[in-house]
Amino acid sequence: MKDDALLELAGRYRESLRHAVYLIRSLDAEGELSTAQVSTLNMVAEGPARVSDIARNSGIRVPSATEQIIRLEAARLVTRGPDAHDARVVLVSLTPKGREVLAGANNRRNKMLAAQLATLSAADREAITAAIPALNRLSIALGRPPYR
Amino acid sequence: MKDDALLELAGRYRESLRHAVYLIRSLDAEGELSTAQVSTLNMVAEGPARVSDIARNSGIRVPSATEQIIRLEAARLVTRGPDAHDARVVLVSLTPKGREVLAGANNRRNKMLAAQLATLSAADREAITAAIPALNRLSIALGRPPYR
DNA sequence: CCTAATAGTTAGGGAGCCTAATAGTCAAGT
DNA sequence: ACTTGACTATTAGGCTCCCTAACTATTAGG
Repeated sequence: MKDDALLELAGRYRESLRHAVYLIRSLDAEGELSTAQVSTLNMVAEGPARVSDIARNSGIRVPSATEQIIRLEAARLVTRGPDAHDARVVLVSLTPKGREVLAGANNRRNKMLAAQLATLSAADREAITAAIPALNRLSIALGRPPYR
Repeated sequence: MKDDALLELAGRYRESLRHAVYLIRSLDAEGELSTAQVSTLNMVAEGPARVSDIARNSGIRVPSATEQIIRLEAARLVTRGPDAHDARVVLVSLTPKGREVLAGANNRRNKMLAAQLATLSAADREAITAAIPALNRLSIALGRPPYR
C-alpha cells in the first residue's frame, strides 16, 4: 500500500474515531456508572485482580486505578483484600452488588447500541462485524504504552 | 438480524471502541495539541465558525466550547470576531499560526497511525476501509450527532 | 542483612466536560 | 416603537478522570 493511501486511511479513521467517542458519550449519558467505572469493573469480572493489572488493562497509571477503585469501593461495588502470597499486592474483587450493577450497565449500553445497529443496513452491519478483529489488531499494535 | 446477534455485535464493538480510545490517547501522548484542541481547530479550518456550531459539531456544550476557544485564542491559534449580520454571534477564525500548527498536528497523528496500519495485513486494512462509512453512519445515527 | 526493585497510596494539579445564572441582541406582535 | 421571549455567548462553580512526584511497605538478590 502506498504511503499516501495509508495516510489518507489514517486520517479517515481518526475522524471516524472522533465521532465514535461522542457515540460512547451519549451511551453513557444517564448512566449509573461512567465508562471508566464500567471499564474497571469489567477488569475484575472474571476474578480478583491486582491494582497494577487493572491499570495496565485500562490503559491508565496505577494511581488513577487506585482512585477509581476507591470510588467503586465506597459504592460497595468492589472490595480490596490482601494477596496470600505477596503482602504488597492488593486484590480487587467484585461484590455481588457490583456484579449485578455491572451486568445492568453493560446490558443497557449494549441494548442502546444494538438498537442503533438495527437501523443500519445489513451490509453496514456486516462491514462492521468484519472490521472489528482488524480494529482490535490495530489498537493492540499501538501497544499499551501508558505504563512503565 | 436477531436481537441476540445484535447485542453480541454491540458488545464486541463497545469493547473494540474502548481499546481504540487508548489508541487515540497514545497518539496524543507527547503532542503539541490535545485531541479536544485538534477537534476544535478542525472545525474552523474551512472558514470562520460560530461558537455554537463548534460546540454542536464537537459534541460538547457551548460553555465547554467557549473554554476551548479561549485557550486556543491565548495560544494565538484562533481569533474571535463579530458577525456582520448578528451582533450576538462570535465568529472564530483560524490564524496563520493556527493553520500551521493544526496541519502539523494532523500530520503527526496520521503518520503515527499510518505506520501502525502498515503493519496490518492488506485484508485487515481493506476491512477497516470498508467499515469506516458504516461506522460513521452508526455514530451519526446516535443521540448526539456530530454533524447537524 | 542491606539494597534495589516492586506494589500501592497519598498529594497536588491540569484538562475537559457539565449545569445554572447572566448579559446582550434580535425578532415578533401588539 | 416597545415589550416579551428566544437566542448567543460568557462567567462561575463543580465534578470526573487522568497525570507526576513523593512516600510506605514488602520482597528478593547478593
